[in-house]
Amino acid sequence: MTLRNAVLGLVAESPKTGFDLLKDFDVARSVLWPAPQNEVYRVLRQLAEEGLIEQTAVGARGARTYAITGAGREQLIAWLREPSDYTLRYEPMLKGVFLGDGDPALRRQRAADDAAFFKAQLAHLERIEAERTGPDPRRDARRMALHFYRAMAAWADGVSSDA
Amino acid sequence: MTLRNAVLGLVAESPKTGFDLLKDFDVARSVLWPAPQNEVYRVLRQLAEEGLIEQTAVGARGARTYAITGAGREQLIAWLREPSDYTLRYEPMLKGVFLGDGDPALRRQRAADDAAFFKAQLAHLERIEAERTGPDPRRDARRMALHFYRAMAAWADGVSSDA
DNA sequence: ACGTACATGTAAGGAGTTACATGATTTG
DNA sequence: CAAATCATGTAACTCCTTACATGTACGT
Repeated sequence: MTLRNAVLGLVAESPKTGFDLLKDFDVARSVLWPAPQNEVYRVLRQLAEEGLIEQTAVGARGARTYAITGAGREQLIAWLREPSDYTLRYEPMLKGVFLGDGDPALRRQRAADDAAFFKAQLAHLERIEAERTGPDPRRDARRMALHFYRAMAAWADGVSSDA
Repeated sequence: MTLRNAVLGLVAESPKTGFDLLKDFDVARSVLWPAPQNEVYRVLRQLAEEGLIEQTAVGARGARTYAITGAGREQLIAWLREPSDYTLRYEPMLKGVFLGDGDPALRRQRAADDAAFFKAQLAHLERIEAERTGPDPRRDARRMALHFYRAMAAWADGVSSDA
């Protein structure tokens, strides 16, 4: 139930519509994964039903703006307070498990593709970091992503330049 | 559908029963996440139905051993060949997105917990790495995990020792 | 014979994916 | 007024999660 918490957290930052959230969930611009449009609206309805967020306005084109409630903020903090689920499911890593057996050319190809992706992400994040000014509540997450992609790039380069 | 590929890959390494696979999916011992018992057997039935694996023996206690077929190996290689899904969903990183806003003490507490976990994982993987001898088909994946946890630990330490 | 490890199954519900569908406003 | 963008919805399906249930073999 991690999309649920993501939505709750994003609404806590400032009141938002489902459509606003969909932009936040665009990978290219942030650390978040792309959430299915569908799910975002379902989760909003669910959170509203549970009283964790509430609809504060209906704008043009039927846009429903939701804001977090007191109960919602409590629940968000409770989630932040509890130990994280450290389960990692990452396809490039899973492929790594099996690439050791097979064709070395395939293994190098995969590592090369991975390296290209990781470096592009790194460049993207570094550009954002450089362009930013003023206070930045997302700093931790972006730093974490920077560490992550830097490590992945180093790994991929290691595989490439290996017998 | 990544559990599916994980099972296919593991069966490709050597013929296995569902019970064998469950041990492979134990997090502590590898890079893989813990798969629900339930799902493993469902996926096995599904793969068998599609002809990607086949039942080669029935042992004691009704243990069904499955081996990969030609079609299965083709599909596995096809999957390894195609570009990975780089979508990352990692709870500690998601929390990082929201911890910037709130209570600094909570932020540091979270980073401290994270650091402890990451370092324990690192120590575990390093011990495995040190104890290993002979050829190692899982080397890439373990190296990747080492890079990953090292980066995460460095990030968490950074948060801790920060204004 | 008793407990433990082996080995699989079923059921119910929640979450995610993909595709399609609909209507309202703004912009040119 | 046509096209693009805004804004949400429905449906069908697959996958994942949690809990419970069942039976077989092995060691002592």
